Amino acid sequence: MPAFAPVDEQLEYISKGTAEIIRLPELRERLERSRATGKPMRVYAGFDPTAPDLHLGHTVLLRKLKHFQDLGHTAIFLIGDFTAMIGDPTGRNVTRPPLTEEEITRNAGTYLDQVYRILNPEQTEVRRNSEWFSRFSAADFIRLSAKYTVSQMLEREDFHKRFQEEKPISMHELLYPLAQGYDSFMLECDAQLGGTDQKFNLMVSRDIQRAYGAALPEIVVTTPLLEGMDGVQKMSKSYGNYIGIAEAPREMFGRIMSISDDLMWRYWELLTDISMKGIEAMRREASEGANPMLFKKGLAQRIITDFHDEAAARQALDDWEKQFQRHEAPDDVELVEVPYSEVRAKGDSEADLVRLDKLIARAGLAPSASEGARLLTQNAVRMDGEVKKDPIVAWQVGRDCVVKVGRRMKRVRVV
RNA sequence: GCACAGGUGGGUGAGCGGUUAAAACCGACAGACUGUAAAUCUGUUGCCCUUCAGGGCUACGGAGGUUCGAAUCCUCCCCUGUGCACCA
Repeated sequence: MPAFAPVDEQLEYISKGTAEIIRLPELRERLERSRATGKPMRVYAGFDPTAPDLHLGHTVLLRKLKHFQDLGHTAIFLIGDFTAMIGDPTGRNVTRPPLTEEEITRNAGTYLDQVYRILNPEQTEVRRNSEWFSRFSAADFIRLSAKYTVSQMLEREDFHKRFQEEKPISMHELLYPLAQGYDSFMLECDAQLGGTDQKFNLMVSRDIQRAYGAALPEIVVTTPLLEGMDGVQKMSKSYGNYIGIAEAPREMFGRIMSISDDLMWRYWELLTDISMKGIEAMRREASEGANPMLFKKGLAQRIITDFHDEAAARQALDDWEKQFQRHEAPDDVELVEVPYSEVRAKGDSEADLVRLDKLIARAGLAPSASEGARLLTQNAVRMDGEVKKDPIVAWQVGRDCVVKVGRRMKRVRVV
């Protein structure tokens, strides 16, 4: 284990891309202590085993965890398998069906596969909170609840708001932060990471640790919530504005290119290791006339390199330029076969006639045939580059051609 | 348990017996313009059948009912909130 870097250096590295560090002086102390004793800090972040598809938004936090690892500290990846059974902490949804043991194990597995694209497995301690909670008795839970008061709970903005608006707040939601705090206590961690939306819960953790007699409460590090592709709401699967880390390079490239210029700087900050200075420099260049698209291409390549490799990033760039800047069809458009019987147009012509609206629905280029018909009237459909308006088109069975609907395209063969 | 207020399309939210596939706004999608950016303008925005035309079927928490006709009225049920009661 190499010696720890000077504390100031560590602090700078940790600070980039965080929203808030509660208590910075305490963090400094701990870093100093770990440097003196040679003992790494224990840094923890908790995860719900219910979201197996990670997206870039999740990686902001994971990257921060990785930064601690880079500095030689221990990252604790806590799977909230027990708390997942309690249910949804946001209260938006009705209680989800409890996950079975196998489901949790499977989810955790796919989770880790993805997480290890960022974290160093060697320096990661994977834990589950069922370790302690499965042995927690009802009495223990009541004792835990006794550590906190209702008015303390209502300080949380979300609860406060819902309380005022006469919206439901379930009891189990109040237990959630407590359980999370107990996790911190059991893990004996020095710091906990979470998104800014978790700040309240993280602060509760400090209180719980104290209440259970921990010598020092953990340091809280919050990371900003990354905006999704819309640039407004946080990236989330339910808003459909996410870029998944398991997506194919080309897909990823396209999505990154479609974010707004403003948002791009945010992505540079939270998703790359380029220093703020470097980002400012690019920004200045752009404001002085450089085409921001060039920087966006650079961003896309960097991110793709992180999750795939450099060659893939290079290829994605080439493909993108070919397809969108030179308007050429890429050579490996996805091929879909569509049975003739499902798209045949009724007619007495001797040629094979196909209903285009149905065809694009069947090929997955539109959600329904009705929608397909609408797209047709909007000049959104092209066959081999040629705009089609008429839903009936001659199409010999066995032949394939590139069908483009808006931005999406597929090679379709009628069989 | 009782009373009151609510439950409408992806979201917010109108409608309160027919002209309502359901206003408006947002979002989403498409077209123009571009750098697959933003902004702007235009159009579309339940499903299915039908080569424009036209037709059919679902939809306003759930189930029944009243009506020629219900998202709109009645009954019961479910869910949410508030107040009261009960319990402590």
